[in-house]
Amino acid sequence: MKTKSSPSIDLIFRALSDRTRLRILNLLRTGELCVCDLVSVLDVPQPTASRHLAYLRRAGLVLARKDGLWHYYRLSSARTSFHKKLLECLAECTEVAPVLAKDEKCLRSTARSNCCD
Amino acid sequence: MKTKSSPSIDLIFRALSDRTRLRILNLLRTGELCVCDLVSVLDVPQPTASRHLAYLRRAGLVLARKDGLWHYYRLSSARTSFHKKLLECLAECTEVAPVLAKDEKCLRSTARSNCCD
DNA sequence: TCTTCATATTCGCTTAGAAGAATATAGTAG
DNA sequence: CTACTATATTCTTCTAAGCGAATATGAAGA
Repeated sequence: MKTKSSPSIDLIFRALSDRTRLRILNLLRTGELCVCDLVSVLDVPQPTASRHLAYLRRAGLVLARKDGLWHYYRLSSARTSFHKKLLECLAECTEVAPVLAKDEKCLRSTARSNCCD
Repeated sequence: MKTKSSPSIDLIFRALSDRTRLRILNLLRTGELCVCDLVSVLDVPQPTASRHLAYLRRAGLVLARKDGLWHYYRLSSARTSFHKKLLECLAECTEVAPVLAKDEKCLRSTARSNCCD
């Protein structure tokens, strides 16, 4: 069991400094998703998605919930105003990273029907 | 001369993912500072400060102005709402990184009198 | 020109972390 | 128990980038 000390701010920003993780966080803004949804939309190998999700968990940015075989991830809710601002910032990322809007579109259209749920 | 293509969002977040760079950005929130001010407050070797400043320049987060022997750095003004939110986020960092408040205090008290200006 | 001062860059070393491949775990069904 | 499915972890490279030390650049003054 890990002690739940709050992650350093460096770690949090580093979590956002990877394209794939940024895409994951952006997708999770729309709500809870399971790993296979993410794999499908991001079009990355499953272990890659899992590794990045683990990173995001360590940074305290996402929470996981198991339901049988599926693991659902969601954004963890902001307890500090820093965290709140960070989420607002994430919401603006689409403006500068077109791939994010594309992901959202992809999620709405295909992903949910190709996979679980 | 470098072409001024807007830096990737990854690069921007990575710029914030280093403790020293975060401290620099936070100090620059108070206004323009020269490198020696930063070196003094951060208590890091001068080349270290310069390297991080170069990184921040590449990420488009700071601008430099030369005045004789001194190079003054300031936060670049936000043109996108993403950038604006990012700066708001930076302003909240003190909440989760106590060292930042300490730096500000140090800047106000000693730095400006020990160095140039 | 020679020196000094503020700053920037380069070099060598070391480490974090990203990716693919393979494997492990855990839940479910038969 | 066995087999299958969803997810996680481990292993092995490989690259980005941090640091200290040394050096380079560029402006100002003697």
